[in-house]
Amino acid sequence: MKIGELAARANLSASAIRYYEKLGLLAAPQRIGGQRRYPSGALQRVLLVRFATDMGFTLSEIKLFLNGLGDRIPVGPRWKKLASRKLVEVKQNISRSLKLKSLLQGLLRCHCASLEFCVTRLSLSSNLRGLSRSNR
Amino acid sequence: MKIGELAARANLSASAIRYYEKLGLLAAPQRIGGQRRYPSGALQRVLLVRFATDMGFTLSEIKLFLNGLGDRIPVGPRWKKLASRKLVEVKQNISRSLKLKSLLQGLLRCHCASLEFCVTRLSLSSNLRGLSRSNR
DNA sequence: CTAGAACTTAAAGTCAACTTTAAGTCAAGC
DNA sequence: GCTTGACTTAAAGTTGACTTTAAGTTCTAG
Repeated sequence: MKIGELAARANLSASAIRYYEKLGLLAAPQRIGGQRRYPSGALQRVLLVRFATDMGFTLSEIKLFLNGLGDRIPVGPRWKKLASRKLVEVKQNISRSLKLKSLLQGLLRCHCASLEFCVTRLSLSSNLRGLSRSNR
Repeated sequence: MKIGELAARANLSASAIRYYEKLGLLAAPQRIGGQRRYPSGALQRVLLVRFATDMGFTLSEIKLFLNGLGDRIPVGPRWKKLASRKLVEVKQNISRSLKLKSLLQGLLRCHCASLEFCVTRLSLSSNLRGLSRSNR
């Protein structure tokens, strides 16, 4: 499989595949005439990476549990640890977004002419506690 | 009020304040000996900008409804249009995050040794439809 | 009067996950 | 054999919201 086909099957670009290789997320494959030729297993690997990024893991986190060779902790526990940390992040994101949703709905129901007025009328500043931009 | 005090009161950095000024979100204040002196109203303005960014608006969106001078549409409707569009985004983010949450919980309950196995066992790929990285 | 904290500028750097560019090499079909 | 599309590289660009840097100026306390 050449890089274009792998990219098409994984639904991303060839340059993204090369990027994954450079980051060490994907093994450098055999070359024929300088061009990369992938075994079929490479697709699974790429899809796994895509899956993990969709789950909200960063590429460096993914690299950690894909090939943490010098690491003592086995892959299972290490993965679970990362996943439960990520779960906390996702939960925080959910409660933050729910708060934002009701704030936005309140603003949309409001008939104020100016936003400043709205913000004070709905006492939004108090609702904004803990709504830092840290997890955006 | 000098820039350091304004920054402290708004809980951001002096350089961020200068940045807002450069973007046109904050009026250039009077200067004394080359240094910025802010009227008390400037704090409210900065807080409004912070509020809006916390609501998920980008700084250029905020600039749009703060001083869209050449614009025909009055501020009220323009703001509501932006807000309802943002509400859609927030709702999408919520449903996406809820999906991620249950997926992560499923993975954590799973006793698979390898992640690849997990992913296929839980038929996660089908659960991932519509879970693109577009709105992260 | 002087030390040092706080201010000034423009320009460059940061983060993540890629994409784009430029200039070139290779493969496949006719 | 020639064209064309797919491939190769390294380096720079993208996005958003700032931060950092460097080199200089001003304010303030003692």
